[in-house]
Amino acid sequence: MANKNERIADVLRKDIRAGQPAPGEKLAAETALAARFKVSVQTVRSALDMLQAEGLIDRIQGRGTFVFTPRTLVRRSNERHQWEKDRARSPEAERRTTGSTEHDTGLTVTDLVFSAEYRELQAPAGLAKAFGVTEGTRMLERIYRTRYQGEDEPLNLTHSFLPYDLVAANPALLDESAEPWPGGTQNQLFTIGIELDRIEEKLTARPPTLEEAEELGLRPGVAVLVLRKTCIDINDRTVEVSDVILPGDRTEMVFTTPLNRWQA
Amino acid sequence: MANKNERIADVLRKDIRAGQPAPGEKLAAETALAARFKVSVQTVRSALDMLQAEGLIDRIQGRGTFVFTPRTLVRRSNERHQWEKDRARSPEAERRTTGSTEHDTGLTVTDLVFSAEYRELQAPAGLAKAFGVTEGTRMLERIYRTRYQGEDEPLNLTHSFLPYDLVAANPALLDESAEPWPGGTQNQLFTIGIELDRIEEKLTARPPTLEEAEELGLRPGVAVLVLRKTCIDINDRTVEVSDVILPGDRTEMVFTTPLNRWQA
DNA sequence: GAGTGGTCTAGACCACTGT
DNA sequence: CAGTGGTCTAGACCACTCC
Repeated sequence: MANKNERIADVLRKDIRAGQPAPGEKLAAETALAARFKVSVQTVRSALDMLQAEGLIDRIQGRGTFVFTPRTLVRRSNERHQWEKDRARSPEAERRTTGSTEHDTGLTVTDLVFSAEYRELQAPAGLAKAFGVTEGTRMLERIYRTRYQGEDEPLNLTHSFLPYDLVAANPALLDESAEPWPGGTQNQLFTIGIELDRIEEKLTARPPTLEEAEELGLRPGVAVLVLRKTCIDINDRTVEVSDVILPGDRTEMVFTTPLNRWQA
Repeated sequence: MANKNERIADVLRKDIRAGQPAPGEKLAAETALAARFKVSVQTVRSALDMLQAEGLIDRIQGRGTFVFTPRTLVRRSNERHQWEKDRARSPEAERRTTGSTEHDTGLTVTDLVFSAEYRELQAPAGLAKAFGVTEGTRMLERIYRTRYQGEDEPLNLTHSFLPYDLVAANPALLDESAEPWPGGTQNQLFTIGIELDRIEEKLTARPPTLEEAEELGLRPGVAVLVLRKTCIDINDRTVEVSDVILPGDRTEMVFTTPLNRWQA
């Protein structure tokens, strides 16, 4: 026989899955549930803790407990890379109209707010390995945040790394006030004579750290997608590495893999 | 001034990040921590709840609380698709030697245990839409589990769907005892004259449901990657849809996007 | 049997939201 | 001010692990 908290969680979980209450609606108060199930409030809270960890409910102090409403997903497709490459050599007027995030999401430039912050950095072990350089090599770190106009929390958090000596060939690339750079990173690389051959993306999922939860405004029970993007140029050299944190409840990554035709 | 549970969580979090205790090592007992911080055991437990939700610690009843040890990641690359396509027309002896999961992970066939279960199904709304067929269309559902030899829990959980009338052209494809099928799904499709043009994969992250956590043996504080794979044939027809659940703490998805060369 | 995490109670008080 | 979720206490008892 299961514990009381688990049994209560089971009952509430089944109710919620049956649409009772519906997404967005309020559950009974903790004290009311305690009376209904004839247990202490702490036991009810322990049951609600489980549902919250599963991402089924939202608890808001002073207002109540609500059934989680699925968020509309922001799509991010790997077709953005070829699209960005094709545009990297376009005239500036055209590059200025749309960025790759807008291309993905179908939004316009004014819907999204963008911020950039540049720093210098000595490559730590992990990064040095990714670039194939020695530890302590001078790097440029660029921190990007993108958010919806009108919302508080960003919908992604990006740390991009480039070898300092590589980008220093064009001093404009060291200036954060030049962001958002029309045409994005691939145009920036183009200005220093670099053409990309391929982009490799590694993805995992995990719960957010405390800092990420705060910065992205994630409620307990939301996971993050962790993306490490590696840009490799036509000489097989790693020229950029980005670490991107995306909220799992509002992001959908799309990867299309084209296949070669069978030979008859 | 923050609450006691948050302050305790902060102290422990900093200690853990500084390697004190190191991954795999045991934390002090809850009663000991309560004495050290001069609070009740419940308050300590509330602090540990936070660390557990962040995936920092493992709590094992009767043994103690341990700093989470990162698991070795199982890699899954999108290069598997082209690889599987190339092999789909190979002789059976060759197809039998390795599957695409083994290709990805570098393991041999004997390292992994595979199970399959077939069912018939009327297409619900979401699935019907993915295939572009009417709701209620007869589908074949195939449920796959792959796990390490010697481990209890599977490392993935796959629900694959095919239009029943399509696969019925080869009755062998309706027989679950023919699994694992040498050459995989792309060879199965080949037997009924289907060639794939591309594979589209959609990815999100979320905490596991109760059922997923049980089946995959996930500790609290582990997220899952949710993958929907859609196979599209050379006539632009959706021929297979798979939903794959992967444990976030042991899976790394790798996607390589090749870029076309700039024209001079 | 000693040690450790997990459940449960009953009640006090705090912090926030809405009227 | 009433209602609701969040923190905290002190103590009882249970379940599991390891010696």
